[in-house]
Amino acid sequence: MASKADLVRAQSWACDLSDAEVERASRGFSERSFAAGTYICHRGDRLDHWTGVISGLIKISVISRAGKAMTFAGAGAGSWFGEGSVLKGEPRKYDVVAIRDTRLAMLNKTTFDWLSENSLAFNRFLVRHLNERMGQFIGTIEFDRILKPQDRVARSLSWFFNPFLSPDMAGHLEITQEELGLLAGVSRQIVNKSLQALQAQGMVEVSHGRIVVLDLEGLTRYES
DNA sequence: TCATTAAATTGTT
DNA sequence: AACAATTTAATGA
Repeated sequence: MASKADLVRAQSWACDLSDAEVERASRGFSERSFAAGTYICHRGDRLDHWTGVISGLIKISVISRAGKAMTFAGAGAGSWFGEGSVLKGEPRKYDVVAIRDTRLAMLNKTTFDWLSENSLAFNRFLVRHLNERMGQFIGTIEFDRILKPQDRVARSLSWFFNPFLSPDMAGHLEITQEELGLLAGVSRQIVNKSLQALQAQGMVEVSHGRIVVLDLEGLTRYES
């Protein structure tokens, strides 16, 4: 049976922490499970935890007043999010929904604050983490203005496999074409055609509810 | 374990 | 958006 300290040590932000820091982090560390389709938090909630995906898949989204669903980002195993709301002590600005059955790790605000005030290693991680995330969002601007639909599908897929932001992703993803469409901002039909094209080019392997990535580098810079 | 059915997802128009 | 085809999951013999 893995101890809580072992679970903490397995997280990407903990590998350079001292034993004392890991011990401190363990005390504010907990786990929760969510069934597919359930809300992890709603916009406006006060959720004072920094949150990481241990297994499964989540999306960060909103529903407009007109009822339109808008997905900003997806996150798979090893991905941590929500530091913005924790740092500022603000309510969540977005909904977080489990796409698949998901196990989450949570670090409470007290512990998060303690680490950011006392651990150099933790701060190094945070800076790198925020920088990597920023890079991804800069990419989405190019994405919106320049890229064609199938390029968007390819790059949306690649986001799940950023080795720094989602270090625990295996080489495959369990997601429906509809969900991928919401994330890429294209119709389900476009996703379907695009995946077939990407498969023909040997970059992915698609099966029912599952996509295997064969050429991550190619997807990341895909432009048809 | 196998057959039947319902539900989810994909493929096409 | 609608429809057909396919795959998976659940149920019960």
